[in-house]
Amino acid sequence: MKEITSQQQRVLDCIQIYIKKTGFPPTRADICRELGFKSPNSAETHLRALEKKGFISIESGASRGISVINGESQNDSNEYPIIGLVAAGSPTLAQENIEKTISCPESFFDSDFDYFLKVKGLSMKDAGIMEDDLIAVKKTTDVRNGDIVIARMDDEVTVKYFNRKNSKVIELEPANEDFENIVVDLEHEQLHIEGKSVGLLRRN
Amino acid sequence: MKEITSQQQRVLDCIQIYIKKTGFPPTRADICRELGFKSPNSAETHLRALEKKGFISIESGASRGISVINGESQNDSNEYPIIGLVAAGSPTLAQENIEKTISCPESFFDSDFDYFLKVKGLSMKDAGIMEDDLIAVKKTTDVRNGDIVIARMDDEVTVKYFNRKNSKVIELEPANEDFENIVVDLEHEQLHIEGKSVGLLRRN
DNA sequence: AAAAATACTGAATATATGTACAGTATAATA
DNA sequence: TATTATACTGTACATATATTCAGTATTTTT
Repeated sequence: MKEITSQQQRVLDCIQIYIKKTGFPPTRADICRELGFKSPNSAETHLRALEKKGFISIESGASRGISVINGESQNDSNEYPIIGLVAAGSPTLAQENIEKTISCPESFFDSDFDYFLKVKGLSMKDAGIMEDDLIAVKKTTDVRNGDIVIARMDDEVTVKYFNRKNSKVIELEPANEDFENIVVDLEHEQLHIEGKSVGLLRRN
Repeated sequence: MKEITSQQQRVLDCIQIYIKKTGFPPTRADICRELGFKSPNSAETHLRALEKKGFISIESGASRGISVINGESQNDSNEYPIIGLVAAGSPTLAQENIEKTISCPESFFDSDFDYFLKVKGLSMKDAGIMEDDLIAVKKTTDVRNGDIVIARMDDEVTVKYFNRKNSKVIELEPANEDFENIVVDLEHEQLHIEGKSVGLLRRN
């Protein structure tokens, strides 16, 4: 296996993190979005280079037909990505927000989980969630009132208490007096539940 | 999670096997090919049923945007004991104080550590340390002002901010208005530093 | 010094793919 | 009994996506 360049490594990391988070590989356009390229061909050429060097395989003609060839611990690796919570901008996967990954047992929290989310701000301070804490996020839309959820409205991602008022209205409640409740009318606004918190990790 | 029908189970199996084999999820047409359906809508309706029942999630508009909600299990690495913070008695490794153990990598926190301490009370609430949180404790007496320490006076163990006033006086400061500072005069009282916090773990 | 690899932008296009619509039929449920 | 869920076939179409072609520029290798 030939040497990998730093840019190619970024692309490879991007692919692996994308798969870990979404469950399926990225398109050329997805890679461009994550890494800031402006032409799909930028991703294409990197992919071909990575294929040539044996890091990935590409199924010709198939959409998202990228498969990472990993000799190490490819299947159930215990590596979980840390994803930065950005107040605005592209939803949570921007490459520059990804710190690194954490190796950790799958049964580490009571429920299994998918990735760590790095917290910005103090809107959940009274729930004991502080800046730079890592929330263990389980990807699910099955959330209940009182759950701490990771919610996305347009391109803004927030962590809040989930509270369904009725079939049309959901309230996202902070745990900090200085912040206001967010009321979402599902008939006029879109709310996407990315997942819920199943644990927290803080490293001093 | 509702009951799954046998046909839906076949589709779910098909998806998982396809991912395992190729590294990416199948299209509707792929599922039809695998299971012998003749219309992509056969796959579509099954997918929607599986989504509705919570077995998969589907990213709208994205090709191969299927993600199986689930998780296998396996783990390795070291065992760390969880020790209850008891009002009387020091947090020793005495068998009777050990509630259970957690498997976790050695380099999990920035510093290495020795055991988990289960928190009682809310005296450190404003530091984001809540009841039943697990503090990763490194056994050491080398602590500095501002460190969160595990301190023992007589038989009482507490978690507080460490603040040395001078050679004879140490203040133990809670992070909660409802609690008072503890001033320790080393000439008249004994203070034993059991260790310091190097991280925190919370399991919802 | 020439060739090849790397690292991109930008535009164009064939096709791969999700998804809606129109049907048919049977079993389960209220 | 009416309604809903399950389980399909078949057609159609907008768009998501891979992929090619034409460039530019820098670095590395031969």
